[in-house]
Amino acid sequence: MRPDDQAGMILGILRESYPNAQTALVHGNPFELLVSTILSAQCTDQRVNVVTQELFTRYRTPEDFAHIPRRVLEREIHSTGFFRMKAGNIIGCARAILERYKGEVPAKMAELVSLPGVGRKTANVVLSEAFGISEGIVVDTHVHRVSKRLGLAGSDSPVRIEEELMDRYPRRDWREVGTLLILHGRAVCRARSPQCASCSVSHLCPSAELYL
DNA sequence: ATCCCGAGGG
DNA sequence: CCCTCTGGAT
Repeated sequence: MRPDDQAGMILGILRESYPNAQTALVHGNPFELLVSTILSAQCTDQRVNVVTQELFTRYRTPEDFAHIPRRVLEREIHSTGFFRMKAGNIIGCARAILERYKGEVPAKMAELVSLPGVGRKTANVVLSEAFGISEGIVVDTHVHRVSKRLGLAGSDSPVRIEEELMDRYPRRDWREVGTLLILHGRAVCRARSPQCASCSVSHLCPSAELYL
């Protein structure tokens, strides 16, 4: 296919820049991905992976996590920040999944966002990466920043940005759009000093600081 | 709008 | 020092 629109061309180029784009959060099952995604709030995925590499050797299932004393889990995830809230939410998720969903992570948006500490962003990560379900597009701090810079979205609220992206891309690309914009935001279109000179889509970017 | 919270980079 | 990192609840 030869996309002739701005959004399509950007996706096509990013697709070549980042082959096999998928979440950088290391996980072995849907529940591990849920835990990793909760831990990833305001924290680098690299640090999350360091913490979970150790954590998941001791606990892997909702049953395991539901019985961890809060103080113990707080200590294990301390370096990811927001550790009290995250520990409470992770244990709360584990117990809710045990009691309400027979120990299986639910594969529905409404049920996922009913879990403590799980919003639309986290739910979209789990739905798309663990279950292959594209109900929406992941809008995190990277997607927020990059889509605005590229002119793919003009809003400030995550929900509206998600709607704008969903309107621009076919559903089959939703998962890829999220992961590609995250990867590009982390590697090139950084918050502090964007690397416009080495950006593969700078020629399509209204915000690019062109100097070459 | 504010709070939760640590770690790394510039 | 200040800013940022795959947010969510109040």
